[in-house]
Amino acid sequence: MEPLERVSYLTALLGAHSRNRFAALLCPLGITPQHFAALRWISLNDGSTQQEVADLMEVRRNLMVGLVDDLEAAGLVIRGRHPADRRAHALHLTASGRRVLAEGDAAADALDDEMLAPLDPCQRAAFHDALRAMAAAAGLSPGVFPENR
Amino acid sequence: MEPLERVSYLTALLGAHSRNRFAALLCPLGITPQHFAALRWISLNDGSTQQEVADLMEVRRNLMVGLVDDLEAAGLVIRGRHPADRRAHALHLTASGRRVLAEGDAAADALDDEMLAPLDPCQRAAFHDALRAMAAAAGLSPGVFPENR
DNA sequence: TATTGTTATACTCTATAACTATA
DNA sequence: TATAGTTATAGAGTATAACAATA
Repeated sequence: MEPLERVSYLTALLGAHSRNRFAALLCPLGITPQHFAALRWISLNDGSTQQEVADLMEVRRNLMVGLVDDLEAAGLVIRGRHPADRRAHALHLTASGRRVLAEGDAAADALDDEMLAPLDPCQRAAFHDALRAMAAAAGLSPGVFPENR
Repeated sequence: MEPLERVSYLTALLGAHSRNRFAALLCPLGITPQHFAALRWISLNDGSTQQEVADLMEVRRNLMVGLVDDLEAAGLVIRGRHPADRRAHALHLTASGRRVLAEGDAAADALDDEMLAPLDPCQRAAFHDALRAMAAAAGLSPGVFPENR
């Protein structure tokens, strides 16, 4: 096997490319992949606390503070009162937050098209199936866009 | 498209997994993927200067200093006299360096097998072909194992 | 006593800029 | 003057530990 042609190497190379391209596509929206992940989790679970979103994203809760600071300053998220726990914030998306989340989703779809462009429809389906099988076998629970781990 | 099932997302996830697994497999050898890449380039071009290897790895030459310091301290590389330029070091692998490089290659092969385990031979070939096509279309010249970029 | 959010601090990795000795 | 190697410094990014308010 040519060392620079290995599946593991090419996967790492293409994965880094995907991460970098996604970050570049989000840049005009004023957010990073981490912000995008936070928006997604808050959208899927409105009213979550910072601790809960941090658990879902698998980051420390102190990192969540700055992340929510950014999103709140950008008007994408609001820290509301938690109905049952006065220590916690209940996080909600604003209308802008929902719009930016949708635009981020569109950017991700565009990136999929861009990356799959050299493959024909049959190859695309096979590649996608293989990815799912390999990710499942590796025990990768899709929690957050991998900045690094 | 389910957001967490996207090709771009799964590729990034699996790519990060590959990078982390490779780093873990190299750990017993006492080197990182960066050290491994340096060993490889020196092996492919014996007598190279630090600047030349830095260019191949697409890192700054000052970062190369610490990398070669590590490899030299581990007895894997020696800084020899450059035949034509007294400013430069001519880098050579030691016998240990060649052995560690071979062991790193074996680790990478093992990682390939591990990652491809859930696929049948036909799927493996198709996945490999797709990876090459996508990497080529993305303009990814395989230079170094992507720590980050 | 445990937990949420926060802040302060430290650590890792890398980028920028200088310095030296040669070319 | 330009370049190879080196060193020093600073900047991200994240981890660790402590703190106040509340449970």
